Amino acid sequence: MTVTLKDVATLAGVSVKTVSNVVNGYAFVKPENRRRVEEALATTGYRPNVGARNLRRGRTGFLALMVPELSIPYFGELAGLVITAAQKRGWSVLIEQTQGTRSRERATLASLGSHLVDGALVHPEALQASDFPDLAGGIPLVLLGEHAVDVPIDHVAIDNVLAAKTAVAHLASLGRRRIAAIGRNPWRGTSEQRLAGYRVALSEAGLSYEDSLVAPAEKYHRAHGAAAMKTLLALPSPPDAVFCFNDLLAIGALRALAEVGLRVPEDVAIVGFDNNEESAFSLPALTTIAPDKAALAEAAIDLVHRRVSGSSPVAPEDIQTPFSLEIRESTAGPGSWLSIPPPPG
Amino acid sequence: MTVTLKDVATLAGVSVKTVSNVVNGYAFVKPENRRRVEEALATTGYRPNVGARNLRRGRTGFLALMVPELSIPYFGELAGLVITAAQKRGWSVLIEQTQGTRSRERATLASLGSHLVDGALVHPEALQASDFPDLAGGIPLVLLGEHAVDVPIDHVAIDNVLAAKTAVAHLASLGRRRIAAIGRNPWRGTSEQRLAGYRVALSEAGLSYEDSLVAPAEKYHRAHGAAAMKTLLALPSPPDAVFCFNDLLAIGALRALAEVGLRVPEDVAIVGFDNNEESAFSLPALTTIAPDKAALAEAAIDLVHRRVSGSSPVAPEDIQTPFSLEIRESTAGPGSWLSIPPPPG
DNA sequence: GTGAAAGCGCTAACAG
DNA sequence: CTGTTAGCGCTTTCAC
Repeated sequence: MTVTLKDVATLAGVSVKTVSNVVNGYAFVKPENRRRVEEALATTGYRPNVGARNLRRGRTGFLALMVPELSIPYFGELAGLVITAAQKRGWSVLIEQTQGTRSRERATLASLGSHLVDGALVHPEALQASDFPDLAGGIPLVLLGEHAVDVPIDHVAIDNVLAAKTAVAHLASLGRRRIAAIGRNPWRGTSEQRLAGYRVALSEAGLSYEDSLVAPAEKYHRAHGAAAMKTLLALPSPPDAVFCFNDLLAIGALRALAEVGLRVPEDVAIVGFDNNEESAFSLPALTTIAPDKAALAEAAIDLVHRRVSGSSPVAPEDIQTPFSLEIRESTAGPGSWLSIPPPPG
Repeated sequence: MTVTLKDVATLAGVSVKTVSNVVNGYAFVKPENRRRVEEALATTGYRPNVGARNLRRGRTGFLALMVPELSIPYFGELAGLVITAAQKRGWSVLIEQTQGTRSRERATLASLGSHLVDGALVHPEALQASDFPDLAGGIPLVLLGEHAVDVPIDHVAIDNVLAAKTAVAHLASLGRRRIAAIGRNPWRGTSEQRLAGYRVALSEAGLSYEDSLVAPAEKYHRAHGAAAMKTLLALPSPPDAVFCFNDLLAIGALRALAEVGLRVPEDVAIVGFDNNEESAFSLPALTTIAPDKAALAEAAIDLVHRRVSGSSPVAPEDIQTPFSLEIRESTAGPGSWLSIPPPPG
């Protein structure tokens, strides 16, 4: 049924070592033997058993990627890039979804210790610092995105405070005076950081911070953005601009505004965060903070790779990847409505 | 460094067999021994080596999922569901991206033979029938979605012809007479099937088929939908309704329409296909064919599971999972603009 | 009930 | 250059 190295060796009339050499591309094999082995390989249809190989080599060839949910555009896009980056290093990626709950995040982290992955990229949502100590069985971990916890583990993300500040400064530069925010959530590290950036930009623009202008969001989904926008609109003095902590919230806000007949950006300008692919096509197209997701994926893979192959225990690294402000119709006015992204390829 | 069964056995003063029995929950172990083993397990922090276990057991515990791109919402959503369904059966999922190219699809299929997965869910885009013969090394395969090829392999999908017919019939029932389509593409099985359903609905509504009303789309992305919509609008007699072969194309069409100042659905009604999460929030919200993706994922996992554990070679199955027509603003008129999906949870 | 030993398929010394 | 041999960590007959 399943053909092994030994079978091939017997058929070719050589030892397993020789077959192994051929299979692994070892240079010095007598041409005559090589020919016979290759023939046997072909006729038997031999396929190496990667599991056995890895057991022997002490590595698994797998990497885990822990994210809340693949159906969230940001994570779908990120996962795709991680898989591509990992592939270049010979890794296959195993994806674990946690729904952003602490218990599932803990469970996932614990399961990582079972020697089935060489390392893991972890995008926590609710994990606490106390959850980390050797929970992952000592395999190399890289933390992705902003996190509330402070643990000595490799980490890669964009500068969230600066990014949020950039977004809000853009709104202020447009002459907006009542700039709201959507996405306050004490459980999320990102929320704290983006809120901090928001406040900095406000004060630099000479605007005062007003607590009622910061709407909470339990989750960062479209529906929550719409609901939050509605509460903002019900304020005695509603905002003329809103910084949403991610694009999904912004898309929801766009919809809530359309439903009450307010125009974007004329009445209310909107800025998002993440630059999901869909945000370039919303009506109006969304101005947003665009993290370089590919750079983030590459940096993370590079980091695990160094940990896995590196012997010297160096201090945890904290890498910041670039971002940019993508200005589109939701803050730029109707003039740009003529610009449609050209079909790629 | 890494603690093995043997280490635990030594510490507990028993044999590896006994430890193995405890670890695997074998019932008949002398209480005294069980206690000592559990203690040793705890103090050493033993984690089973899943790879070794699987090598011995002859299974890997992994499943592969082959899709074009995770950044495409449909596949992100589907992958999330597949991972969840696979987990219930004790499988971890390995995701392979092919970008929809035949060469990468072939390569992925070939790599499946390396004994690292117990089975695979394959969503082909460009694969030919000739690519299949034992390319996957004889592991159980389940084909996902519609495919042009006719191979004797398990298959699960919705009834594409019927779904397309349903969508177009809905448009016709609204009184639309010039119903166009976007997404013609001879390389895609889905395209052929949806086109067939489109034609059936047209003739049943007493409308004649017109070749110029079927716009091609090289890829099914938003930008291609926008471009196709523009060519349709340039027709001497433009359409008053469009059936888009997926939601992404429809979102693009919505944008192209907005740019020239046409109203949806008053001037042109739009129907999509896939029911991406974003489609419930577009402006206007998109009427679309909603496949039951969770049912699809469950059915596929169930099928591989039966193949993997089943010994009797039964004939390939062809399972059809349910779908529905989700009627929203893009065909329902502005009346429903007040209905916003409530925040989940 | 539990120990000893074989071996899953492969790679890596180590001889020759 | 190539054969022999010893495991990687685990499960599993087969005795005791």
